[in-house]
Amino acid sequence: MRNEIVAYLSKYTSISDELIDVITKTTIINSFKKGTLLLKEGDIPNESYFILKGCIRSYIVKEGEEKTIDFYTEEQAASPLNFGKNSPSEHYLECIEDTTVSINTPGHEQEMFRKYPQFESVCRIMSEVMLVNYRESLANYKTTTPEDRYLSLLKNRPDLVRRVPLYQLSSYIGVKPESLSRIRKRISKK
Amino acid sequence: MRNEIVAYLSKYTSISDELIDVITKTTIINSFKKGTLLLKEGDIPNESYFILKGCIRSYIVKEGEEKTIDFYTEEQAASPLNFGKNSPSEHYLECIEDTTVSINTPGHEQEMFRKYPQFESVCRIMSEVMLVNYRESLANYKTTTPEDRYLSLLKNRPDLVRRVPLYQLSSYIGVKPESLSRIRKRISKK
DNA sequence: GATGGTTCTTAACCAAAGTCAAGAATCATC
DNA sequence: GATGATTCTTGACTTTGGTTAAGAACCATC
Repeated sequence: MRNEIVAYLSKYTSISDELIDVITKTTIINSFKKGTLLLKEGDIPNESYFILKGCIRSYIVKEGEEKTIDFYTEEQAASPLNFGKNSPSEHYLECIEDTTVSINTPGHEQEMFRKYPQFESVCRIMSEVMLVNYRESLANYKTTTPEDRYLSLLKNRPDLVRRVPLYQLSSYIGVKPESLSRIRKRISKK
Repeated sequence: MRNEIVAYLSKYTSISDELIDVITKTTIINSFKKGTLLLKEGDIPNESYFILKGCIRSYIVKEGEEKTIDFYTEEQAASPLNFGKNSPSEHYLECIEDTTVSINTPGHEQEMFRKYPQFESVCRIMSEVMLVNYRESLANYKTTTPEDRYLSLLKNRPDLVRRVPLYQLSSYIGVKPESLSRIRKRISKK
């Protein structure tokens, strides 16, 4: 189980045996039931999660409605936006399936940076990769229609379409549930 | 001029005098005329830019239309999405005003990481800050209407609304120029 | 201040998403 | 397999944005 984290980090840069050893030994693994809220609006976040199994949804509540920001699945990091910032969260993190994660805290991270400079390098690279991913997501979202986005979900994350209820998917692609229903109908006619 | 970069980096973490000195001495400053394309679709990007003065627009061309992804102004970094990746760019970087920037290359960055470990720490922190900013932008874009976005532009970046032509602004907030025109009209009636 | 070019606004019409409301399908649980 | 709750679909109507096309406003330059 723990080796999955090392495998994930190794994708981006080579890691010394010593660091692999430390990461393996200090990693905290935890499992949560479907429906568990790992973070609520107003909470001060002090944990970030690396998903080993399951699915976490990030959403905000605006005008009484849940708006899904993102879904995180196996091999992805679900980190509160203001992780380590000591300010209250504006969003929620919910396990939408039974989920197993490794947990990271700001304190643990700082200690690792201090003791193992290579860990800082690993995190810089990861952070840069994630930065590019988010910039691409934003560019992509801005240049597509809801229908485009649903079709690309079907293509690139078909598991999500099966795993996630429509009302959560619809806000993820930027429409109301009724509209996603109509988009589905339109597509099936083509 | 060069001190602005050090001042910018110092906002996020304290920097040793030695590193300040090196950054100041090795920084390449360059100025470009309004209209200059710093990066074109298909180019292999090998420079990233930190804006000292002016404005750079990032856009892609899709179905014959320019879609503005982002505007970068003073104190912001305009970095190609695949900077240092050796793959062709999908987007353009255009100076939409006379612009002065400091230029960074992958080679220079690698050398700095090697020689000055603290530089890696500085870059990790900056990268994390930018990551949070992009995640917030994406979350924000997903949960607002074009009208919301125009109002928030007026509030948060009024300079842009003055500096940038409507057809570039409109694709930035996700509509056609005609629609932004209508949005303006709607707003003025309220 | 006339000329031409770019940028912006307006109008008429069409397509897509929002709203409201009803009802069908699905699922869990007893 | 009946019950109730949740989730999904459909329909009628409204609002908003896209499309096409025309012309107004603004600018630069001669």
